[in-house]
Amino acid sequence: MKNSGVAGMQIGDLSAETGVNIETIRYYERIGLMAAPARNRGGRRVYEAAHVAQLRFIRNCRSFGFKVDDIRALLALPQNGGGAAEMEARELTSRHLTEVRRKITELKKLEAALKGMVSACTPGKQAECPIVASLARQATQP
Amino acid sequence: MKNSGVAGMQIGDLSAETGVNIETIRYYERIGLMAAPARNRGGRRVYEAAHVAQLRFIRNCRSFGFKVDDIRALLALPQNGGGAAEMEARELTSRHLTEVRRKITELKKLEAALKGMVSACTPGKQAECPIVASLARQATQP
DNA sequence: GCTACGATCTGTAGCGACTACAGGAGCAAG
DNA sequence: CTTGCTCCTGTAGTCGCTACAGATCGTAGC
Repeated sequence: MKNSGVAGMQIGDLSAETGVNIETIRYYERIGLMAAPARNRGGRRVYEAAHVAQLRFIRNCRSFGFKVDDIRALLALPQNGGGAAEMEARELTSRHLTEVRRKITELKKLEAALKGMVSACTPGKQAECPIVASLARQATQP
Repeated sequence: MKNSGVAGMQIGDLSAETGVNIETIRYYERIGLMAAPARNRGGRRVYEAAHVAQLRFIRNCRSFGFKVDDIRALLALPQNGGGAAEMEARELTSRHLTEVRRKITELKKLEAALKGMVSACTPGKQAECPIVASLARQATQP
């Protein structure tokens, strides 16, 4: 790692710096999520500090569960866009929050159902396995 | 629907009976999850009551979030396998339950983080959008 | 019989967000 | 000059479907 964190880094350095897989970095470039960097004479990608910041932003967004299209929208917001840009970021985030809450609710229902199945199952005690029995029922309970 | 729910139904009837998409039924057959049915002279699939039960089982498993490979394992258990089969079903289910709980924990952390972002954001009040700022940080908090 | 229409058939491609190669080229050290 | 690493492009695989295209089956009306 010759130039770590300052300028002129190659893809491996960027990967080490941000913790994002090399293949993933190239993928982000291909789908137009990340800005394409300059190339050296040999055709290798040369990244600057701005790329590090952008990729970190993307990685953080992904770790917060934002979809790639959301991130595209966030990156398209003007940096000092003022109120309008903030409103849009807030909108996007709170929509995402709603979705996360919906998933939590769903998973909690699932958890309760699975917990019930497991605790009903005391191997060797029943005639029929209660887990298989409940999975074989006509319809999932509403 | 000529033969509904009894015997000799075609794929459309099976789909209506179970609520599973026709294309999905064929997909399940292709990947070897569902038993392949007999065909009539014209090459059309002809399903019996056992297929309805099996597909309902599969659909219920999916609605409980089991993966296709898990379902394969559950279907491979002998119907009256006694204690050993029950143990395996229980094992599988409780492993799945653990995974569901892990996801809930993760999503709750996400929810808290997003909630914090949204409530910190009062458009027009700050110099910098706190959502974008928190997404631009060096690393996701541990 | 002929025609029209619906249901079904096969095979293939797309989704989202990567990941994993294969096969070739750049580049610095010994 | 060779070794050995990093990097390049392009393509295919993952999971669980879903969505076609284009052909065929089967039935009902005439």
